[in-house]
Amino acid sequence: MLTINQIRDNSEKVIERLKIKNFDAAKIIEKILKADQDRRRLQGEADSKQNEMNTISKEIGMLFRQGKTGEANNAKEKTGIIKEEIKQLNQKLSDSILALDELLVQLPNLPHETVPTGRSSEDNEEIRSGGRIPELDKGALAHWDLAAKYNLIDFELGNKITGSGFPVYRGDGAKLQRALINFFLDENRSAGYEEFLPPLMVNEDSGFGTGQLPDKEGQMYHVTIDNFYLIPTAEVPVTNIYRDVIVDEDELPIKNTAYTPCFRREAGSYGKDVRGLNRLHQFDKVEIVQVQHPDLSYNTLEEMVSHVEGLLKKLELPYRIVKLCGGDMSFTSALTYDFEVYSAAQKKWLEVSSVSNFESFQSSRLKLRYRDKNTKKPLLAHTLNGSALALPRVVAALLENNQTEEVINIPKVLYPYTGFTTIVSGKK
RNA sequence: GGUGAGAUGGGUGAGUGGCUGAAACCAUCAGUUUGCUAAACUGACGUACUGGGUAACUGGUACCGGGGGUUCGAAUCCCCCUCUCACCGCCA
Repeated sequence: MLTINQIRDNSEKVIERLKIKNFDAAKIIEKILKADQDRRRLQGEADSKQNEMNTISKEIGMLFRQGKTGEANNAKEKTGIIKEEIKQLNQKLSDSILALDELLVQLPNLPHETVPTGRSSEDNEEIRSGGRIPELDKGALAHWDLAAKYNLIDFELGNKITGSGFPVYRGDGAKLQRALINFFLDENRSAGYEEFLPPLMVNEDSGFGTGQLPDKEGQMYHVTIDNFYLIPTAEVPVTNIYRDVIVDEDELPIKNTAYTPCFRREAGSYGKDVRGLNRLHQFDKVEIVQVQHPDLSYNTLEEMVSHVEGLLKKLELPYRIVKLCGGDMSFTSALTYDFEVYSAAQKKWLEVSSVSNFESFQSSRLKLRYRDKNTKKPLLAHTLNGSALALPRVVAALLENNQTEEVINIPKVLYPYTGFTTIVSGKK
């Protein structure tokens, strides 16, 4: 969330910036500034009243120790009213803090100054593209047909065991999945990321820390009996490692990677978008997360972008990178690059990664700070993350783009991981 | 699931109603001494909110797992919750 200090000092600028996200903040900001004033006033009143009380209490203690019981008891008499006043002031104070927080969490992150204006994905700015879009024969199959033909993924079986959106990978399909996970993790490690294998369920505090709660509550599976949430992305557990942490400036940047399954309810999604692997309730993803000094976070963002681009190049997939416009960006992001691969049989661009700088938006919720080398003061760090990569759509594109009439070719870089170079039908 | 013991600052750990925001030790940082390293000595060393000051700094308030209560006054007493450890039960 934006901090009150950010808003207090630059309220006009905040309103101006949020217009790029098509968010009219003027009214909320006005309320925030008012609530902030209330809070500070009440804080001052409550504090000085409490001070008065503390002073009297100390005197009473002194009197008792000196044996002046009568005077002490006299002093006690006076405390009743003050006590009541403190109680009321504190109640007002906590109400006003609550009111302020409620307003603050409604404000989205400020978009970076390079974010293009726009309403929807139509207005995103293509940064660059790479790879070659293959020319497929007329009879080319979409990945769900290929999955059936080569016995790689069984959607029906997943339906039976759980429900739609929970596919069963089998045979070479399962192996390909494992190969990709290992390939991504190895590449990330080579780039200096530490590997984590975190819990797949998180508590409420973690959900709040990365911004999933309270807004996106309906998007997560909730295990009510223990009040845990199934993670929608490894970002949640991996970023929450640093909740309530102050790191030394020297430790930055912190680079972490993790493979996890991801669980998303995708409430409200339906239609042809969800066919095959395009949109699932459970899918595999390898995530990269960085914690960085504010001055360097945009360099880091570019570094992460080229790292992810490198993965797509190695997989020989046709891709494009787009910078999201204000209207298409997430609530929490300051700047986001989306990566899309071309799935040649569906003739569609599919999003396989989203790399974002959140600046201090997550840190302020997480209370993630670094200690400034010179001033020794704790300051909010910047967090960034991205997929490297999300598997299902990569698999969809790999299958579709590399199909021939008899086989599906595996990209060379995966040979050591799959142990096979082509997928042929009939094989178990 | 049952029983018992715990949860204190970066760490170990003292503290059972007021003089404790918190001893001591370790770690860390700065300085002194010292051919270098080490050792020794001296000093500094939590966070948040808030008032004053350009600032160094300084006044106030809160925080000893979380929440509530008793009391003029709570790390300390009471209640609830969470977590940790040990033993038992169950179990991959």
